[in-house]
This record gives sequence, C-alpha cells and structure tokens, in this order.
Amino acid sequence: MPVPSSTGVRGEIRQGKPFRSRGQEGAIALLRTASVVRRAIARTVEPHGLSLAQYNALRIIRGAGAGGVPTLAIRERMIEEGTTITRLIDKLEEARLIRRERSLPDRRQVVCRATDAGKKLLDKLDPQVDAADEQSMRALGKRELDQLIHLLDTIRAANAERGAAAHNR
Amino acid sequence: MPVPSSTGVRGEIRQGKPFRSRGQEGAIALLRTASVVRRAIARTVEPHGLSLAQYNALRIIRGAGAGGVPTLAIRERMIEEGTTITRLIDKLEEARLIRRERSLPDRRQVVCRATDAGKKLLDKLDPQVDAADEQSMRALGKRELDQLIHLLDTIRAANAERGAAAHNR
DNA sequence: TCGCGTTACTTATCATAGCAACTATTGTCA
DNA sequence: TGACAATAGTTGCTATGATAAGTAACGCGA
Repeated sequence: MPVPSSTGVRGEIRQGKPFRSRGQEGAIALLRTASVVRRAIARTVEPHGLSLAQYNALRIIRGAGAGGVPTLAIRERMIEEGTTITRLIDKLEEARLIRRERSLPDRRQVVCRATDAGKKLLDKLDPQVDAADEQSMRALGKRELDQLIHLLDTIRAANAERGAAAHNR
Repeated sequence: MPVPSSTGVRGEIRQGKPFRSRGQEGAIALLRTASVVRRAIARTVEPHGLSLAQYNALRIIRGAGAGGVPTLAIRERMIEEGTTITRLIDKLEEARLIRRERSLPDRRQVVCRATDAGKKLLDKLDPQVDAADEQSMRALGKRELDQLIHLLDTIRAANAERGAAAHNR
C-alpha cells in the first residue's frame, strides 16, 4: 500500500515540510485524488477514440434527446467547462457520432443531436464507465460515500463561480 | 446559491436522468469539485506568469534545497503527474527561476535548483496561494475538513497506480 | 571489457485548453 | 427603422499536456 493510511497525504511528503495549513492539505488532497480518478476513467474511454471530455459531451447530447441541445448549453453542463466547445464538438461530428444543424426559430443557434452510431457507442461504453466509477470509489462504504458527496457539494456550492454549471453524466 | 444544498449534484441535472449509481455520483462530484477549485487556485498564480503545474514544480524544486532534485523526482511529486516534465522545467529555466546542471556522480541526472529570483517569486506567491487554498475550503468546518481529507486519502490509497507519488506543496 | 538491460532524460508528434478577436443573428429602444 | 447592444458560435494564436520513440550514461554479469 503506497499511501500509508496512518499518515495519509502528509506521509507522502519527502522534504520534511508539513503543510502550511489544513485547508491547504485539503485542497491538495482534492486535486491529487481527482487527478488519479480522472486518469483511471479516461483510460476506459480513450481506447474507443474518445477523450473524457468528448465522452462527457456526447452523453450530454444524447441526454437531450430528439430535440437536441444548442452548442453553448453543452458547455454549461460539462464536468470541466472548457471555453472552446466548438472544436471538441467538431471531432464528434467528424466521427459521425453527432449531427449539427442551425436552429429554425433562432438561426444563431446550432443544435446538436446524437446519431445512431453515437448512441450505439455510448451503449457500449456506459457499462464500462459505470464500472470504472464504481471501481474508483470502491474503497468507501455507503456511509462514507454519502459523506464525501455531501462535503464536495458543500465545497462546490461555496465556490460556485458563475452559477455552478450542471452536467448530466 | 446556484447549487441547492438540499439536492446537491443531483440537483444540477437537467435531463431528468438520475445518476446510474451512487459511486458514479461520487466520482463526478469529485471531478467537478476539483475542476472548480483548481481553476480558482490557477487564477491566483497565472497573473504572475506561472501555470499551476509550473508553480507546483517550482515549489518542489525549492523544497529540495541546496542539493537540488533530479528531474524525474520532480514528476513523482507533482500533483498531476505529467509525463513530459522536461518542457515544463524548460520554461522555469528560461524565466531564470531555476538552474539545471548535470550531476557529477551520475551524469545521466540533471539536477534542478531554485535561483534567488525563483525563491523570491515563491515568497510572494505562497501567501496568496495559501489564501486561495483556504478560501476554497472555507465552507467546511475543521471536523468536516478532517473527514474530507481522510476520505480522499482512502480513495487515493485504493487507486494508487504505480505507488501514489508524493508531492511537497 | 564488452554486451545488454536499466535508468534518466529529451524530443517529436499530436491533441487539447485558453484567451481574444471576429461573424452572424436577434432583440431593444429612440 | 435604424443604430447599437447582446447572444451564439467560430476561428486564430499560443501554451500546455499526453503518448511514445529516441539518446546518453550507468551498472552488472560473462
């Protein structure tokens, strides 16, 4: 076990300097843990030609159903709100996983919809991603998982920048 | 408050689909929260010409003291273990914040040391980053913060890939 | 001492993220 | 209606990051 549970993040320090504050320790533990979990999940989807962000966007588009979603609405629901959603969507369209077309009532909008190929790919990926999600959280009991989710929600609520965007994964 | 505490992450869903599992909800909450906190901290250092990764590396190098650190040892201690540490370090050297030189006993190693300019910059940035870290965690009480850190340590320990690298921020 | 595997970086290539400037539409208000 | 602001995307430029292949140096065993 590379991270001794008795010492936690603190035990990983090598330079002999303690954290400057408990808040700092929390922030670093959060970023570092997310980094580890993120890569584990990313490795699940990448062999299928999608980046994690692309998978996330594709799920959002599929979730919108037949009506589709306008491009910028996708960005707001992404886990990581990238600024340039256009290029990410371009790749999905090139791969024929989605279609785009101008909206009729408001011609400024470009509505995205999942193609059958896109839906089919997601149907294949979803169980695998589910498993990776579960796997990444397997160390926590039900009670602990509830605690974690609650604590994270609290942090996010306090740090909401421009209205904590939603997502639909 | 854009994220209603009564519903949490679940409340942010717009497509009407619930999470497929509690583990999934936890994984997403983790990634999303980290993304928000990360950007907040990144915005603290970026005006000074450093990316968050560069700041992290610079801190690690300074922490090594007069003896310096070999390049790859830095990577192992980074919060996000980027594969190509070389270029990141290149930028720090260009900015005269660190120096590099071949190690004498083992000429394969390149040892990095912080320059006075590098130390001076960190002295200026540290309090600001401390404040950002604290700020990002301000919503949690001491007890809750302890809980969070413990839960994250548990997750990381279980997901340690190749020996949960250490860091020294 | 001569391979040959290992270690420690470096470089190449390519995809992605961010910021800012630009176009096309729509809405508002004098 | 005619100008001007706001909205919805797109594009250009640059920086950063990931994967993987390449190079130099060390170290060990025959």
